Formats: sequence, C-alpha cells, structure tokens
Amino acid sequence: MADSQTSVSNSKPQHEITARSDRYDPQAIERKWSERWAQNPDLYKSEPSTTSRKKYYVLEMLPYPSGALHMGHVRNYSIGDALARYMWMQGYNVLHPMGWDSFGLPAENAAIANRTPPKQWTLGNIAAMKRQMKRMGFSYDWSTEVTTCLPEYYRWNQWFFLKFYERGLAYRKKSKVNWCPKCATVLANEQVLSNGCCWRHEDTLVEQRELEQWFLRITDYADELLRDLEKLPEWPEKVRTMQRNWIGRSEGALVDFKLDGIAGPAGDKITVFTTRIDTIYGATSLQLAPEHPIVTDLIANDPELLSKVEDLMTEQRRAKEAGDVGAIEKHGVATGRYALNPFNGERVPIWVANYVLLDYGTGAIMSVPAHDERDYEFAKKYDLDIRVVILPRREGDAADGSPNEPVLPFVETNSLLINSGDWNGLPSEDAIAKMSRYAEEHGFGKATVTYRLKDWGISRQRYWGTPIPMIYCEGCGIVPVPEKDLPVLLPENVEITLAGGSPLAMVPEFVNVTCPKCGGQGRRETDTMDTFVDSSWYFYRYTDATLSDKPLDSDTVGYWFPIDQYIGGVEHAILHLIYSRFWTKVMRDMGLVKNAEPVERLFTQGMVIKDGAKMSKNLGNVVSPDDMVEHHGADATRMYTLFGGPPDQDLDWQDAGVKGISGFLSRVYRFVVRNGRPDCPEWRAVPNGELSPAARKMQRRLHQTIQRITEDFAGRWHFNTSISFLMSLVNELYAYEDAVQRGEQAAPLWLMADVQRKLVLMLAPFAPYLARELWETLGETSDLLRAPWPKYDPALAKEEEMEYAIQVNGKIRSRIVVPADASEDQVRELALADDKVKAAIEGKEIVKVLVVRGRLVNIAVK
RNA sequence: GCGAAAGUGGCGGAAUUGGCAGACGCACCAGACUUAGGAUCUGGCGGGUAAAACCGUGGGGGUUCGAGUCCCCCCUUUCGCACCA
Repeated sequence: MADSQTSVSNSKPQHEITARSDRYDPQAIERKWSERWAQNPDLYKSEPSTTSRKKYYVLEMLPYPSGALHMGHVRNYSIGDALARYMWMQGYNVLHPMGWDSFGLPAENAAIANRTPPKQWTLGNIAAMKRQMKRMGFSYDWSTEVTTCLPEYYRWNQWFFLKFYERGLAYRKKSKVNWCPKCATVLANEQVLSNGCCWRHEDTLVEQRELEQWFLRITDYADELLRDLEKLPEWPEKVRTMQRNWIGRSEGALVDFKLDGIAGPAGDKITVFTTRIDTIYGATSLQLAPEHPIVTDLIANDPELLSKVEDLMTEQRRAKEAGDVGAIEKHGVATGRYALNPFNGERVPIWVANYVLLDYGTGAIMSVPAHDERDYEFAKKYDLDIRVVILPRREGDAADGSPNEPVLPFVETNSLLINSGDWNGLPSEDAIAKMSRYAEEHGFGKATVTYRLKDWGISRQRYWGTPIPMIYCEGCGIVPVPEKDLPVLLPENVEITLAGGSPLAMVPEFVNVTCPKCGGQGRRETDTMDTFVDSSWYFYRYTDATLSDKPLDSDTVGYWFPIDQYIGGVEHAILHLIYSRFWTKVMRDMGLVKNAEPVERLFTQGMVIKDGAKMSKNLGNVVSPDDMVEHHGADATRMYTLFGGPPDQDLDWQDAGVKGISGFLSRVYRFVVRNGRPDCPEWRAVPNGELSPAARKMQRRLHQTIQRITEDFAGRWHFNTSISFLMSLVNELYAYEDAVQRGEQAAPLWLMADVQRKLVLMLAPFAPYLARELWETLGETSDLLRAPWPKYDPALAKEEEMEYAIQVNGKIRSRIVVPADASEDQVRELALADDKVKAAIEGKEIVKVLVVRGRLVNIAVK
C-alpha cells in the first residue's frame, strides 16, 4: 500500500476513501469528479475569439432527443471527446459544443401515444440525455447549447426563410410529392428509401400527391456544390463520391422530334434528352415514359393501347416500390405513331416503355440500339432496327484503314461517326459539340446540363416544426411576415392527430391574422419546415447562442469557421451534409460568412453492431449505455467504444471486451496507487544518475508510447492501437515491478514520477475520470485539460539493440541481436557467421545478401 | 447491373512505405496466492510434430531476394447508387 497517501485520505468523506483502496471503484471515482466538475460550469468553456491562442472547432453531430443515448451516440461522442481533450492539452482554444435536433415527428407520435404535449416530451428527453452525457464525462460547453425547437433558435430559421424568399431562393409550386400515409406528411425525395418506403416507417409505401409546396432552390447551387467537392480533400472519398452521384450532373443536349401527323393538346413535338447526340443517326425509335403527357394524345382513341400503357405504368411503379427498378424486365408498346428525326428527316416509330423515367431528363429518349446497352436489349426483344453509326477509334484497326466492326452495343466515346450524313468521319467528342450547336442554330435543340438533384421541398403538414413565416391575403397574395414580427410562435396546446393536413390549420388564433400589407383579412401558412433546415446551420449558432438580435456574429464566426473536425455517421453523407453546404453558400452570398464550405475535415464513424447486425429492438441485440456505465463505469464504456476497432469501421460489440478495458484501468489504478509518492522530496527531483536495465526499459517504452499515440492522434485516429500501446506500457510497468522484486535495482523516484504523470496524461482523453483521480493521487492539482500533452524524446525512445531475422531464400532460419548502430556490413557479417545460417547454406552458392535495416537479412542461395 | 469498402486464430482486431503474420484484448489451459474472488499475479495459447520439418491471411495465377500488403482472374459479405438516356 502507498503509505504516503494516508494523510490525504483520512481527511475525506467515506465514499472517497474507497478510491484510496487497492481496488478500482469507478462508481466512487466518477461520482466524486462529476460532483466537482458540476461546480465549475466554465470548465469546458472556450476562450473568446479575441484570444491569441489558435482555435480548434471540433463538432459531433447533434442527436435527436429520442429519450436515451444509444451506443452509436456513445461511440460518436467518445471519438469527439478524445480529440477535444487532446487538442486542449495541445494548447488550442477548443470549441466543443452540443445541442438538440429537437423538432420532428417522433415527438408528435409520442404525443398521440402518451397524451403528452410534444414540447414537454422533447424537453424531458433532452434533460434525460443531457444527464447521460454528463455522466459519460463528455467535455461539452453547455453555455452554448442549441435547442432547435425553442423560439430563440427557430426564429432564425424563419429569418433565413425570409432572406431566401427575398433572394428568390424560396418559392411555391404545385408538384407531385411523396406522401407518407403514416406520417400524413410530405417527404423529400431524399427521405424516401430505395424500396419506395418512408424513411421513418420502413414498412409504409410512399404515395404520390399533388400539393402546393415551398421549395428551396438548391439546384441554383448544383454546379458549385459539385465543383467545391474538389476543395474538400479531407472528406472521405466515399462521401464525396456519394454527393457527386447525388448531384448527378450530366452534359447533353435537348433535341425536338416533330410529330408526324396530327398534334394533340400536349404539343406537336417530343423533346428528348441525350448525352450522345453524335449517335442520333442511329436512333431507330423514340421511347416515352408511360406517364409522359403526350402519351395521352397519341393513344387517346385506342382503349387497347391505353390499357397496355397502364400496365407499363404499374410495372414501373411496382419495381420502384420493390426497390429494384434496375432489375425490371423491359416492356414496351408501339403507339403506331411516328416522329421526324430533325437531322435527317427520317420517320421513327414512337413507343412507350416501362424503363423510361418521367422525372429524369425530359421523360423521353431517342433509342439508339447499336450504342446503348438498354436500347440494345430492348431492340433485340422487339426486333427493332439496329444501325451502327460510330466505330471504334484505336490502334490496331485494320491495315487498310477501315476500322473493325464493333461488338454491339458499342458505347465508347473514343469513336468516329459513320452513316451520319455530313458528320461522317468526325470524332464523337467534336460531333457532340458541333451537332448541339447545329441543333440550336436551326431551332430544334440545344446543349444543356441536367442534374439528378432536385429542389428541396421543405413544407411539412405537421405541427412540431418551425412555422413558415408567410401570410396569404386575398388582396395581396403571398405576403412575408415582416422581420419585426418574428418569431411566428408555434402555438402550444394543439390537438395532434394522425389525420392528414397540418394540425396548425385547426387553430383559428394562429391561422387568422391581419395582412401586414393591406390590413385586411389574412391566413397564415400552416405548414412547418423540414427539420433538415434546423440542422443546416446550427453549428454557426454555437459560436454565440445568446445573440437575440441576429442569428450569428460574423466576426465570431470568422474566427471559428470552418469547423476543423466534424464527426458523425455516414448515413448523413448526403442529406444533411449537402443541405448544410448549400446553406453556407447562401449565407456567404448574403455576406454573413466568409467561408464557402462549413466543414474542413469530416470523419464518418462506423456503426455499432452486435451479433452481425445493427442494434435494434426487433433483434433484441441492444446494449444500453446506462447498463454498461452502471456495471463498468463511464471510462471503461467509452474507452471500449474506441478500443473495439478502428473508428471508421463498424464496431462489433462484445460485452466481454468492456471487461478487458475495465481490467486495464484497474491495473493502471493499482500501479499508481502503489507507486505514487508525491510526498517524498525526490519525487520532484530533476533527472539524474544512471538507470538500471529494467528502469531504462520502462523509460524507453514510455517514450515509444508517447510517440505512437501522438502520431495516431495526428494521423490515422486508430485509437484501438493507441490504447493497445497504453496497455503494453502498463504491462511493461508490471514487468518492471517484477524485475525489482527479483532483485534488480529500483528506478529513482524522479523517473517513477515521470512515467506515472505521463501515463495519466495519455489516459486523459480516453478515461477522463480515472485520469483526473490519479492526477490527484500523484499530487497534481491542475485540471487535465490545461495540462500539456507529453512530449517524447527520440533518443530515449530508441532501442539500443536490434533483433534481425535471418532468412535463407525467404525462410527464417535464425535470429541475431546486434547493437542498434551496427552498420549493414557488420550485420551481414554476423548473419553469415551464425551457426544455423551456416548449416542452412552449406554447399550452396550465395547469390545475394540483402540487409533491411532494423528488420532482417535475406540470403539468396542456389 | 454500377461504384466503394472489406474477407487474417475459437472471437474483436494488429501488421503506417512490400520486410519476422497474429501486437493488444476476450475466451480457453496451466501454475502461484488464499481476505476462496465474477479478485490478483505469472506463464502458455494459428494448424501440425515427441521435437523438428512443414502448412497457414477467401480461392486460383503472377511480379519480387521477399507478398496479408502490388498486378490479373474468380468467390463471398457489407454499404451506397440504381434502366440517369
């Protein structure tokens, strides 16, 4: 036992004495420091932006307050917290905030289920989860907490909406929208799962409905959102690719095909979108989406055709709902009508096909079977003409100058045109540009760019969201709520039902309002905003959440932005991360911020899974953080989420693994309690004297560990190996104790102090409670966040001897130990002199001897 | 179908640039201790063998003195996108 501790422990209350016993008691230690830290609300507060210290903004994605943290949260926040604490120790001014993405449907569902008002339910959940976070010991600056469902925050959503409206970026349009019958609300396209179901109700099919909706013009920024992905080298390539695909930029041309014969109400031409106008001489049919408006004109008086088209429509919808549109069996039906190819006047048949989508391009394509996979498959099936109009252009073509016949379908752009009238002989790339220009000059087409990205529909017919600050006046039409009248408060005590439409429409006091323009009778917009609006700019608010006259202060934001490190689940790779990039660009155009991108570095952590599947109540494989904390303590729980595997990969949860960490923390605890002697004068002595081999080994391992962990923080973030190195260090400390017991000379106290202090400092980002407790045991009083991260000395980290493996023809035959500074020649000589090596190469000719410094010698023999 | 990531002991995972495969932890086995514990400490632990040899990183080829790592083909799993014209 460490007798030097007795005087300290005697003066303390009973529950703190346990922390002085030989047994690691995480509950007592964590309770003690929780209480102390609670008395200092400024502990994790960043310094004002006027400080001279370098800033570091580390941010984890804010949770939806569902009621309880799950392991995914714990993992996310343990990564961020380790980083924040490390950066603090590196001397940075760290901003590490937290908040609540607290509008949304679950609160309404809960309100219906429990007859609790959404606000009460939400705030109750927030309080519970905040308690859990504090219990975990996360270093959040709660003075800058953001709660999106409170008017202090959402009034700025409304303010932004008005600004977007002024800039023409918010508009209303009637359009087909995704309607989830269960939510009774509209979903963004992005919120519909690939199987056609609602993202929140995975068993509920989304329907289509026509409604007047508010949209934000994200497509105005499509090009910049795409281009600037290049400026985000510190984002995972995976995420950038996903966003690139999501934006789906496609260069091509629109071409009008005139109808041959009588035109109907939908017009006298069919406009197709194509990326390969160079192949237009090979178009042997047009294919329309079943829902294309002109289809009705073409088949109006043919009931048989009409029913066939309806079948196609059903097939397409079924495939979409089933989530495998890609696997649909291609079907089509000829309309019996024709259109004219504007380039050569040729009559081409018009078909309707189930694989053509109305919502991409123009909903009509020219079918070029020879040069498109899908068109080829379709043409084969229905025996349509296949006409080759481009040939491969590459070396090795026939010697007489005529290129080889291509294997169909031939789709490459490295090609030359044939069978294409005046365009013959042009390379495809030239032809695309020239033919587009020709079409434009002759008034039947033009070059264009299409995007897969669509404008962002933000209207929700729900109660628990930000009211859209608009008024409908019979005389004046759409009138924005004047800025001075913000916020438009969300009324409380509203009856929530699952019946469609906005619950706000049933509150006359809310709906009925005088028109701010003419003073006449007006009616408020009763839709609320998509919650992705809340999360599109919340991280700016953290820089000063107390402002009441503006959403943010540009100078303060200028100091903190961009966010140095953002950490969250990859499931937000598209929606949240593209909306918030869009929002930032609009804010920049408004002159509010200077940065064009919100996030410098993005890290997407893997999911927490158990027994091979994502944790879910259905599977019964959920591990509750509370249970873990109660059993093993917060330190062990959070540390295990880092130890279980690399943070960017899925973590396979193993209850037994937590025990391993718990055992490690116990070993650290016992070592320090046994060996901490802060009351001895030599404890603070400067390094002096020779060290015994065992002491020197311990010291060497200490410096190697510091080096390794420091590098891991700067680079790969493989905290699992960082922690394993800490474990190895502790194993080395135990081996040292053993060596002393066996009679080796003990290390001087200054070294024991050095080793233990640095061990505790390295533990601080991962296990802050235990680290702080042991810091005290070592006689230190400073807060660990302000204690400098230890530095390693390369000279002390260096091994004095090295072991070389000796291979003969790649197989290990022996090992030799040589001084670390031995030259290659010396190593080679020693290797060849080794008895086992001699035996292995006896009677053979040495072809080559290769020395790899610090690792091995390979002797090639024949 | 396209794209990305991955596949290593009984399990989670190490091996950063091609250089001793299996660090660290769990489980298991043995020993020590006895305040008999869900405690602690020490040792062992890929297969194979008496010991060696030898065999081992999803499968098959290749490059190299040397391959878990690089190249080619194939299989499996996960994620993302999906007839995008």
